[in-house]
Amino acid sequence: MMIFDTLSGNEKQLEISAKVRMYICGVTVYDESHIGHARTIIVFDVIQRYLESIGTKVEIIVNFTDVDDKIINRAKKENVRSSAISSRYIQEYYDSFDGLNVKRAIKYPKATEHIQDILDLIQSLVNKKIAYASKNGVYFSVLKFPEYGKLSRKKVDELISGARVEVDETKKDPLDFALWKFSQDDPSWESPWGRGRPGWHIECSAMSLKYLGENFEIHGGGRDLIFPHHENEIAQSEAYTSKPVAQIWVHVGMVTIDGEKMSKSLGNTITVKNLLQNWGPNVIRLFCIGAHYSKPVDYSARLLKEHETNWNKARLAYHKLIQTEKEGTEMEGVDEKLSQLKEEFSKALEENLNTHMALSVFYRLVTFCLGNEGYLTKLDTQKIIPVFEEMMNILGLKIKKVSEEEKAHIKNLIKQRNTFREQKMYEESDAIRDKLAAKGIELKDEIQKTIWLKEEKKFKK
RNA sequence: GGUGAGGUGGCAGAGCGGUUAUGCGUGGGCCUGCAGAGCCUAUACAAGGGGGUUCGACUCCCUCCCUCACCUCCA
Repeated sequence: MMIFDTLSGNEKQLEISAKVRMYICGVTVYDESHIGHARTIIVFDVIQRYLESIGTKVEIIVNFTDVDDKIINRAKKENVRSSAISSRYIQEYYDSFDGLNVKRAIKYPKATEHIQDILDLIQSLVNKKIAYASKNGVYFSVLKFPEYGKLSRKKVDELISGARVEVDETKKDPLDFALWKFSQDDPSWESPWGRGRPGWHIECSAMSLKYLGENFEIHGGGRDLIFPHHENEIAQSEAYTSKPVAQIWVHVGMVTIDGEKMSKSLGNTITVKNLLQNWGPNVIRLFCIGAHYSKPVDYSARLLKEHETNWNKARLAYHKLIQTEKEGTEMEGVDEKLSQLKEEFSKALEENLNTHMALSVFYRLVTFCLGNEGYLTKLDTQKIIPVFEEMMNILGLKIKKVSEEEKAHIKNLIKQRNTFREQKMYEESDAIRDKLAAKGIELKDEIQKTIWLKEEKKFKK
């Protein structure tokens, strides 16, 4: 699979040995997750699902940054401990992303649970004289790492002259960033240099090294993390190991709203929780993979609506497939069609995760099913359904299963209802329709038959 | 100012040096107890402006204009 690597600026072949290890920078848990976070996580979820579909083992680590000024400020405001804030939003995170049908990572390490690993790493950098203790904390000496700026393509002298860097007399160089900040407040820990808490970037270096080792396959996150977060992470980790952190650095484009970046600091966020209630997981996922991951996507209700229209069509096609009872021989050309679509689907994902292209292939399958509905026999649908399900699975789309027992029950009620309809006993027939609707089964009458659809379950909390 | 990405039809959004993207929307038809959906069919000067390379460019090169992101916390 080819993936664009931010560090080299080229697409690179993902070298798959025994497994693919991915470290994704998750969220700082001081507020609810929004659609921007969702996009990033879902992009990597699709990478995982695709790789697994071709038999590759994938290990994903997603971290929680649970020590941060914003968490502390929020805790002060609410007059609770910092851990109360972070655990609340960690739970929210799980609820949101489970709701989005995102596969769980093998581990969600928290900064606060890796203080010793962080201190060990800092100690080693201090020993190497790459880091130094000062009045306010322990700092990474950027000038000691000559490759600093290689990820974000920034020149050290330009960064300095940019003058945006804070003036801090206690640092040797304005660009130096904190590995450890001295503080007595909650939360804080003892360290050889003084009580305090870790700086922002060091936890990712410590935890990725701990769980994935040196030079793992993919390191990812949102585009906005390129600088300074990932740049600093590279500096810390590589100064320590002298090896590249990862083979491929993948960065996901921003979600914008009215053309402007959505971010917590701008206050224009749309939370996952809110979207799940209004649109359900599949539509949100379609939004997240509807454009190429490297580009920004502009959020709008109109766009969501469009994805919902498409998704409803896919759902209908799927329900029709599983309700096909037509006997007879196979329709001509089905095998060819399926193998062609399968191939195009994989090819799209192989080429830098072109999910939009993959999606268009999926919709072609949908259109094929709906357009040939009258011709497809049960034998055909038995071949189509696995392909349909495989594509949905890779994209993380999901249609609720209905038990055989329930199917038989529905079928029976439909039969009863159609008898009433034949006799023009519409009150009785409508009553059956209402009864099923109350159970989340929607009926659609067609010329020869009646199709049922399982309603999308929206997120309830 | 620096760095990076990008400007495609009413909208969303891909690929590709010469052939229909795909979808939404829109028009017409079919179907229809109601409801909903679907099917068929039609529909898009498409390429930010200006040069150039080429037999031929949306696709390559140059230039200008514009947008966005990052350069401070941010997925």
